[in-house]
Amino acid sequence: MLKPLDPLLHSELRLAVISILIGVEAADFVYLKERTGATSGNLSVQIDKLSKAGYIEVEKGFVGRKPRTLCKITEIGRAAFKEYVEALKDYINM
Amino acid sequence: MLKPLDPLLHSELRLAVISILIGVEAADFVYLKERTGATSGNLSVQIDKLSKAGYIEVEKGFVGRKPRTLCKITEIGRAAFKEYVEALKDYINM
DNA sequence: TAAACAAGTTTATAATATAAACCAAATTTT
DNA sequence: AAAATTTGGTTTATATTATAAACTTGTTTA
Repeated sequence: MLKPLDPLLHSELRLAVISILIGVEAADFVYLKERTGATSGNLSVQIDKLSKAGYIEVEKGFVGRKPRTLCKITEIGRAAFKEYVEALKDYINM
Repeated sequence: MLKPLDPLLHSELRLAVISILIGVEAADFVYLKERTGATSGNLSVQIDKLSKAGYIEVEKGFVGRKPRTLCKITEIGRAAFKEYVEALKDYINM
């Protein structure tokens, strides 16, 4: 039978965020917002969920005087993403 | 930027149903229920949504004395699935 | 110094998924 | 043959989720 899909990753915006973070060392809030086209509110909420699940690490600081929220994928996040993709393949016949 | 994912297909159960229907001529309610592990209520609702969107065709009839709900993917459904998979690939880096 | 902007967060709302409760007909059990 | 159970679903209620709108705090800019 088909494996269940990790509900944390089976969400358009969260999946987009993880997908971007997989490919880079780190990315900040502004960059993620631009790349995903999400609203700030939505992005903020989803980043929080990923962070609380331990899928990403969030570091809030300043660059000059501007606040900056830097996101980085964790090993846990990487593993979860890999598993999600594997499970998903059975759904999309790959 | 990432393409939006068809919300009708970006749902675990509906995706599972379509995924199964892609591979067969037709499948009935009981078979889909068994293959997906879904509850009757959930499956009923999701079949309805796919049907109303024109992604599948549903034929309710009897086989002998037992009711049978037969589902079949449509061309529209096939196309939507294909597009969904293409869009999804950008999310899972394929 | 007031208005506009940047970078977020919090809260409210609308949509969604899901299961629980229900129903009618057929079958099985006692 | 009446009662209980099963089959094949549908309808309704609930809990979760995604999302946007409203708000906050500090910073430029006019």
